[in-house]
Amino acid sequence: MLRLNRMTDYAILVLGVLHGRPGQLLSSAQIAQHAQLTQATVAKTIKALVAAGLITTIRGTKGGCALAIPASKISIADVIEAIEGPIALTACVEGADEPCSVQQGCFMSGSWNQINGAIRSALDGVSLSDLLNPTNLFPAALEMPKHTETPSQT
Amino acid sequence: MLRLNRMTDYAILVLGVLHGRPGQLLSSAQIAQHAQLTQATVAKTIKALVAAGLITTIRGTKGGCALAIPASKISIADVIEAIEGPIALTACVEGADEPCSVQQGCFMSGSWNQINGAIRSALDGVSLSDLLNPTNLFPAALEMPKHTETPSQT
DNA sequence: GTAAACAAGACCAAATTAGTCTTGTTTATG
DNA sequence: CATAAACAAGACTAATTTGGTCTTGTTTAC
Repeated sequence: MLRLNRMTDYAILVLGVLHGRPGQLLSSAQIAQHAQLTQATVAKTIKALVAAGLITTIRGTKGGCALAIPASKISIADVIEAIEGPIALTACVEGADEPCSVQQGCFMSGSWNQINGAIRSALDGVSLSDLLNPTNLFPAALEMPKHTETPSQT
Repeated sequence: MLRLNRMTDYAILVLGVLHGRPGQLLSSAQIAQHAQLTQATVAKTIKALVAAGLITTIRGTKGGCALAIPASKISIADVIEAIEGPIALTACVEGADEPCSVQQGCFMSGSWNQINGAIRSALDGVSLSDLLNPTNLFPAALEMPKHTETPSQT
C-alpha cells in the first residue's frame, strides 16, 4: 500500500480549513481546533506548507495563516511534495545521486521515469478544490471530520 | 517520496535473477548468492511471491524456484501487490471499511479513485521484462548489482 | 513591556519494517 | 529407512522511520 503519511493527511486537512474560510487569517490554534488536531502538530504542518509556498503567514499578535494561492491552483502533487518531498517511486535507488551505488546505469533504470511521470501527472491532475468539493456533498468544509489524533485543547 | 519498501526491491531482484536463468530451478541459497542477499531474506521474499502466484517452487532435495509466468506477463503492479498489498494511495482512510470512521462520505472521498486508477495503470503498464531489459544495456541480468544488504554467505 | 502569534529545531515515543532464528515438512538418494 | 537438501511458516528482535511534543526564539500589536 503506497500510503501517504499522516502529516500529508494533516496538510490536506489544514488546507481544507483555510479553503473553507477564504480571506480569513486563522491562527494555528484556530486551525487546530477546526481540524481536530493539536496546535503543535498544526504548527509543524504549517511550516512545511509555508516552505512550499502554499500558504502565507503573518507574524505577530494579529498574525495567522491563509492560502497563498487559490485551492483550485493547488494540486495534491503540490501538497505531497511539500510534505514528503519529490514524488517518485524508487526501488534500489535511494536518494538521487547515482543509480545503484555500484554501477552507472542500474539494470533497471529505464522504466521508472515513465512510471513516475504517470503517477506524477495523475496527482497533478487533481486540485485541492476538486478533492474538497467532490460534488459539493458538503456545503462547505466547515465541520471537519474527526481524525486520528485526539486534541488536547477544546 | 512514495518509496517502495525494501522487500519489494528485493522481490524485483529475485525475479530478475530467475528471469536471467529461464528454465532453471534455483534454490533460495543460489538466488541469495546471485542477488547478494542472505538466504533468509530471499526465503521471506519468495514466500510472498509464491503466495501471489508469481513463482512456483518444488520442495525436497532437488527443489527450487522458477518463474510461474514469463517476465513479460508480470507487471510491477503485480510485484508491488505481492509484497505490499493493494495499490492505492490513501489519506485519512486507513483500511477500506468506511471512509473516515466518523461519517459516511468523507469530505474528500471522490477523487482518490481517479488518482489510484491512474497510478495503478501506470504500474500495470510496465512489465518486469521491460524493467529488466530497458534497452538491453546488459546482455543478461547475470551479474546482479550489489545491494544494501551484506550477505553472510559466499 | 507584555502578550499573542509564528519559527525552528531538538528530542522522545510509537509504529512500522527489516532481518534472523527456530522448527517443521517434503523428497531424492544411498 | 535414514539422511541431507530444500521449501514453509511464523515468532521474535533490532533498526529505521514517523509522529508528536516541548522549548526557546523572534515578530508585532497594543
